[in-house]
Amino acid sequence: MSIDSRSDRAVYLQVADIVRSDIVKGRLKPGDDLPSEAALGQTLGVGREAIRQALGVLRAEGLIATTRGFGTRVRERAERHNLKLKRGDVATARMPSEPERRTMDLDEGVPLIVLTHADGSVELLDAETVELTA
Amino acid sequence: MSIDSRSDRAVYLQVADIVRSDIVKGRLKPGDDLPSEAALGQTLGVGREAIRQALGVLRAEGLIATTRGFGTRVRERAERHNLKLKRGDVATARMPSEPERRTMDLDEGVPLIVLTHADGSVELLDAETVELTA
DNA sequence: GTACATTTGTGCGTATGTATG
DNA sequence: TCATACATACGCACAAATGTA
Repeated sequence: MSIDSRSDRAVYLQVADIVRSDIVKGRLKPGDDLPSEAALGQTLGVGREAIRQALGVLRAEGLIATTRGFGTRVRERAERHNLKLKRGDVATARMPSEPERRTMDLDEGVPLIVLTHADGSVELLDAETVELTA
Repeated sequence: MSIDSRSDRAVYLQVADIVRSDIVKGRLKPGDDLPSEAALGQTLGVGREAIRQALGVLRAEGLIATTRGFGTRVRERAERHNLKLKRGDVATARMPSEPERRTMDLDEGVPLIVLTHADGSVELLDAETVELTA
């Protein structure tokens, strides 16, 4: 797999495709460190900007998480717990605002479950840790 | 509201806060066009990079959508339809991959609802257009 | 259809700041 | 203390898409 700078698909999306494939196919496993941005750029022969944009795409997909000064690693999947909807409960999903994300200590690319109860009260849940059933 | 480049909060996050506030408070309404990146940069006295990162944050939150060659506008909320979970259905939420997002023609910042039926079949739904009940 | 101005997308270079180990 | 690595921010240039004259 390599980069074609004359392709219709932008270079950074090709980079994202390659790394995503590595994750989905299991060549990179949850908890694994990715190479540094500089190393990735060297390996693939593209600039840092393209690498950073590619990693941004994968962060937004919830596949990786980056720690400043440390590096980027494949995100581990939290265990889900079951949540049984009660009568009158309504559940929707949306992305958190950036301040919400910080407050709830969520990684990028993780949606919220918004649970509105019959009495009008609202709960915000990390979508990655819950599954809903009737 | 203006930008303090010596603040702890990054310039682009301050820009995002300002524009988000304009949207949440209704100064910018669904369907409204935002000023161009250049105009925003002029108005706020910051470079294009900070503007583009700020808009990237708001896109990831599902608040705005950008069309190349045209501009950026406040997203309109689609109407939700109710989906009643059947016995054996399990619903989770996650972000689409970039190829999924293109295939399903979703804006950035819109999660997927993953509906797994009792027989093992899986449905992917635009999270913005559904609400789940028991 | 053509041409044009506007606007965003992409990519690179440079510099400095900050968190981690 | 120090090297490494990512974050932020500015600048520039050109490509590509849009809407309009």
